[in-house]
Amino acid sequence: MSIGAPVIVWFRQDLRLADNPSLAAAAESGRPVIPVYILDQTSGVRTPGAASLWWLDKSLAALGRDLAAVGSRLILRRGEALAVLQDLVQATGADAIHWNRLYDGGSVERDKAIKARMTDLGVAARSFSASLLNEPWEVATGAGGPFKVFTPYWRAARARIGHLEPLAAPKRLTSPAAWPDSEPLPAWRLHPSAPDWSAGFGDWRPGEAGAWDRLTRFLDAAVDGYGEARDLPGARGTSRLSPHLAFGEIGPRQIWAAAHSAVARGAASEGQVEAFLRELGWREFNHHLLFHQPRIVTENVNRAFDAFPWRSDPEGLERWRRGQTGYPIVDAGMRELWATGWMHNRVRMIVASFLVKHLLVDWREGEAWFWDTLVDADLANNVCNWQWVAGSGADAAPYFRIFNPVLQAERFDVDGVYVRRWVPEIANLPARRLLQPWAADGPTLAKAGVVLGRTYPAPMVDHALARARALKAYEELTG
DNA sequence: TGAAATGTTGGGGCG
DNA sequence: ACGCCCCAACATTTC
Repeated sequence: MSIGAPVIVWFRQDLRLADNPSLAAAAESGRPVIPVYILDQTSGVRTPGAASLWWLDKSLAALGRDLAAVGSRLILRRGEALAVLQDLVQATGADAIHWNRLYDGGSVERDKAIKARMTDLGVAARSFSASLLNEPWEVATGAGGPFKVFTPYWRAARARIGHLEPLAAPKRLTSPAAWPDSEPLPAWRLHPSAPDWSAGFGDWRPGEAGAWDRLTRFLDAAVDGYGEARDLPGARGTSRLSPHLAFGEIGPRQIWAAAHSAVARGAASEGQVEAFLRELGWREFNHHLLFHQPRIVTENVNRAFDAFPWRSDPEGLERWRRGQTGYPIVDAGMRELWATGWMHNRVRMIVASFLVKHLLVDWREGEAWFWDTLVDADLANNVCNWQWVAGSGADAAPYFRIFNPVLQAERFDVDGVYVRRWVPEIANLPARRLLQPWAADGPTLAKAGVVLGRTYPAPMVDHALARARALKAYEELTG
């Protein structure tokens, strides 16, 4: 029998072999498969930040190895996606292109244009669902519109999810008669150099195998304490799956199925697993919002916030970025982010609240910094969570909900383990002063080797004053 | 998936 | 013994 024309499988944010419908469909066709990753330079599609590029470098290497293990390879190209794909079609004689869907406005527009152009060329472009439990258009309110509030969204979305059987990875892929050119991965220089600030990223293992390792360890050991431990940044109570999810090294259907089977075999209680899966629900909800409101990426959902009196404060912004605000829990979070490419979720809320409400800096500035420094940077999650904290989002926290960084630290970092880990210069302070060094008396500071304003900054704003200022700014907004 | 201000209650010290 | 006051402790409301 004829092996037929090759199928191009275009990998994007789905860097895995298992439960990958676009790849599975290509493999089942029995035709030659050409796996491709394009470092896309299409305008309107946001380019990954520096930390994401670090991850991408390792993840692509892993995907290349995993493809080699099933007799295939990964073709690497740079450029505008449409142009690259046309070139590949011409070079290989492929008559079909498969991909898994993305949901941000720029990608949707790009993919639509590519599908139209390919159809004109007689190439079948097929898109699949791989990254979400529900497609954003499948979940609708009684009135038929998109949801704007999480709780009713999740109730409706959850009810649609039955028993899931994730797809197995293909065992063998057919090679084309001739492979198209591929660029060497090192030539992309995704790993930072001069300086290489990624020394602290060693805890991560990008790639599909690393993702499964995280998931199974979490389900075997940590998930049963999830409800309580997930909010404690000093504990390892969260799954840390976020970067793996962001790159699609593992998909939500696989996590869903594995979590339910952990309940079934008695390894975890139903309630704890529900709390964990609810976080997947937030991810779904954010993608739902992004799809239905693509402008959410740059514009306030609540347009009243267009008139918000944000302060221009480059110096303050820089102190926040570097973890030099003088509030230990804020500084600990920002330093964890810089050092490891990741920050505990509870602390993300605290530092975001601090930037937006204590410093009155536009949420887009914080969003941009997170985008550049997080290995798990995901457009939907990043943008929606920042708008949620700022109060400008759809189902946002009310603006008057202002975190007190000291109270938050006392509640969630009781023993100060987290702060001591990331702000070592104050680690010798006693517990009752560690989270607010400015309240310590002279002898206590001296004994701990702390000189406020020299070895550790004095608080850059007073909490009570900043709170009053933020409430006043909000008052201006509502009239 | 807050915090602070304000209001209420009830136990106990004390004249 | 009794009432007054103080002030935790908790509840409610306000931002």
